[in-house]
Amino acid sequence: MNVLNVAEKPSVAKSVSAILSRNQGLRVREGRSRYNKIFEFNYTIRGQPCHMLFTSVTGHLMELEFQDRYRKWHSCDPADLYHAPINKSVPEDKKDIKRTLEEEARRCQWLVLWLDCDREGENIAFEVVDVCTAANPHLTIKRARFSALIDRELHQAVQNLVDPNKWFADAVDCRQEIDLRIGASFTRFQTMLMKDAFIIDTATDDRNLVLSYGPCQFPTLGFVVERYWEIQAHEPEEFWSINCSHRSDEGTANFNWMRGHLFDYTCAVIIYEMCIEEPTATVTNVRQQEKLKYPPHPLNTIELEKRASRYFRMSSEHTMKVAEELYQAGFISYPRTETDSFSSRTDLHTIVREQQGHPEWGVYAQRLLDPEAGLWRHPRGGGHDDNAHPPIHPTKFSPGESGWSQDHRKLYELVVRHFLACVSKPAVGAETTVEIDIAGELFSACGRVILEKNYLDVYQFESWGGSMIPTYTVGQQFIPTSLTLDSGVTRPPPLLSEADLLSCMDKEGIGTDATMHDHIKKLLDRFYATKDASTRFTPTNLGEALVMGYDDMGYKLWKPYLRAGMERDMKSISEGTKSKVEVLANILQQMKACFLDARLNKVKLLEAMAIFFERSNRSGSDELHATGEVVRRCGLCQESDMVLRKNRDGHFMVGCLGFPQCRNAVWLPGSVSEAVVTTNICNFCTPGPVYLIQFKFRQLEIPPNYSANHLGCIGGCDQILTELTEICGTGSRMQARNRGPTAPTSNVHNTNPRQGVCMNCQETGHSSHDCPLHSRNVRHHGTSQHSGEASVSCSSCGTPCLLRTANTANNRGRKFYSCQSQECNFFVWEDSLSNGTGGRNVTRSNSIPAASNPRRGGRAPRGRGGRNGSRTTNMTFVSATGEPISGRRCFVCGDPSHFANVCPNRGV
DNA sequence: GCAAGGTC
Repeated sequence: MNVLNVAEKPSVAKSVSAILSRNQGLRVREGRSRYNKIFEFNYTIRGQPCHMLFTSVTGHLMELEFQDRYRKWHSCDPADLYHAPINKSVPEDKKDIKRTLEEEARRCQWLVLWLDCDREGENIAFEVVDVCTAANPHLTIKRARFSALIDRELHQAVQNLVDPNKWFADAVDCRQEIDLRIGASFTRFQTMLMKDAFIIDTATDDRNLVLSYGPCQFPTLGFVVERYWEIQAHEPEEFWSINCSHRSDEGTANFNWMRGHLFDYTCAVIIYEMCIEEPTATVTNVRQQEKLKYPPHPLNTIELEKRASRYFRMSSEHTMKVAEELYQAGFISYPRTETDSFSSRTDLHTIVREQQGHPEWGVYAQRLLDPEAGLWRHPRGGGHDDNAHPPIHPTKFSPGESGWSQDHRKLYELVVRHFLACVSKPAVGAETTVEIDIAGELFSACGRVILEKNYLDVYQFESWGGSMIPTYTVGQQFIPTSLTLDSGVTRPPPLLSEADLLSCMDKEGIGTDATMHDHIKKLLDRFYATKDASTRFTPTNLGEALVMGYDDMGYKLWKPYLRAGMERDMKSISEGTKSKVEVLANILQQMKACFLDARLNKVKLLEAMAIFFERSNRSGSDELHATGEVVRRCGLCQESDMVLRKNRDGHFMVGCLGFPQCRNAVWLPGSVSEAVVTTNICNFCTPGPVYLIQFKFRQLEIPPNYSANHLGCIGGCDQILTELTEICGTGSRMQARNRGPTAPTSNVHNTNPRQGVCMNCQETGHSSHDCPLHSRNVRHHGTSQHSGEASVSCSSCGTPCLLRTANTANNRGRKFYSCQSQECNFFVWEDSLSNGTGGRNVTRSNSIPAASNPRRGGRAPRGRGGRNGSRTTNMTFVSATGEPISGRRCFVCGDPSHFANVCPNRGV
């Protein structure tokens, strides 16, 4: 009997053939496809002697496509793509594999499928069945189920052949069809909508620009944009903490306040003054513990990508390319695996033994194998298993090949060191924690001594810092060397790094381990996001506008929910609890409704895009370009007229006809229901003539003391119009962004210097920080705001600082600079720059000479240890500039006659 | 010119 065996990839065909034939009588011949060889050997299945022909495909053999009539973008309405007929067929570049299968199938009686044992593998199995049975309808179809390419497993699989699982294959058919229909319809719709309407200045040729939508790429973009918005919405808040250090002969211990930090300055100051009053520290607890730092789990694809990004700043896409090449050359195992635990049958020692000769880690490998060294430990698994591939590990020793690039070397080194680390004992450290009490406040310091480095000796990508602190005993008392009240401001989270992005995708089930890097690369290719040198992602204007547009519609198409829901349905199909037909009909119906609704609301997308991009003249139907009644000559460009217009959403504005070259515009109150230009001319505004406008306001939207009818002037003289603009707001787009749970709540967003006009109200003639609407919002929201351009550079990292205004109880209106860098905490009060007391970690501590303290003698002892009435201290209190501070004053009001805790102004 | 999933 002739048996045709088909694997998912050439490497599996080769391995299985070698194992089943035990390399006895194994022959190889070429197939029609260059990569997919045919192996031949004899084998006995359940007593029946068989001649085995073993070949392979390369992943999916077929592709899903719309029928020809629907392929051209303008051939149909994109909404038709939800029901347009589709074909599954073998594409041109797979035709030679198809021919091999057909030819071999004709000679065989049985077809045994050796595809990977996951849903995609099962689907590929049915593609192979379709091709083979078309050539030979009499074939008996069987499936081999195996979970690893190991002797026993494979012999068992071939002796216990089963039927292929149609449910698994159905789930994939369903996913493919949904992805195609949704992706094609939304991509065509949004590309055709935007490309002609705006001047989208990306690096690519305009004609090649595609604004793609996909159920994986869009949620990936969503993660990037969401984090970006979170950063923009962040409002820095000051906090205060008390820190204590103690220097002795043995060294210095830095004690942290166990309260962490307080946001209330007065409260922090009062506690601080209590500590200054009775500064003697008493050691209350000394704890010693052994701590272990464990090596990482065995390496799977996502971890490989994350670690290569973190350690070498290699992109996930490049990592997979290099890993694939190392795999093809036989140096590492299959790089696309979810598995992060080794099977108990894997011979780990042999893999280590091969590495003994390496000049850098060979000695470590020898130590691992030496039972006396006691370094070996069976690796801990991370609980993931794809039942097809082992964790990524070295398969062949190499001291470095001549053809390798630096990246090949680095990645091979990572795989080897990671493997050696996995089978090593954890690092051991001894940690000492000392707690002290100063005037009832608790502080703690921690020191660590590393006792055994173990796996850290070989895994140099990780470190475990050691720090020494002096020896303390419970009950011991000392006077701190310094006791300071330090300030800081809260910082926004950093932009997402590539490793963060992979984690988000992994957690939400976006993409598979083999495709995640593709989706990330797609964001860059489509100009939706950029990546900086430290692998952090920022959305581009295009990326942000698209997400903003769909968000404004109320659709969460950029969130992972859609994919997660689909994934649940696919699971139900593969378990047989739902049918493919049922799920397809349901999802496609929902998505078509969503598509049609999105198209009805396309104005939201256009508005979001208009925030970032200039309108293009190619778009003739845009009512923003419709000519309105002339109000006056434009004072800015002095070339065009300014005309009265009504926006799509019903708001009125007076804009320059020279748009987009001239962006001069006056936005009118949102409460205007009608506006007509009259022939009356303003007597005050110049250059004239400025025609007056007859306004009608919606009565319910204006205060009762204003009239609903008003003959007004937009030239600047009209107080009533100004007031109503302040009260009601305008139809300006940027105003509309400050709402909703995902929209930034801060006007920080509005200081985005992307345009030449005020980002707050879109008017020209001022910038956002002196925008009249802006100051109104400051008062209204009571939040800290960006309030100026950078004029100070950070003394820590050199990045320009932003000047901001604090709005906390004690520092309302006070200006401070904070570093723009995500990594830096630099903060300084503006006024301290002139009086020389500033700097981050401003030392607000004062010395307490007894003579200068008018209240000292009058206070009763507080009964805690360490206080004896006389205060000779070796504490030093200095300003940040290093000058000794003398004298005392209340921190709340500055009065030298009392302390803050009894200040009459406390709490004001 | 469109998706996402396999793979060389």
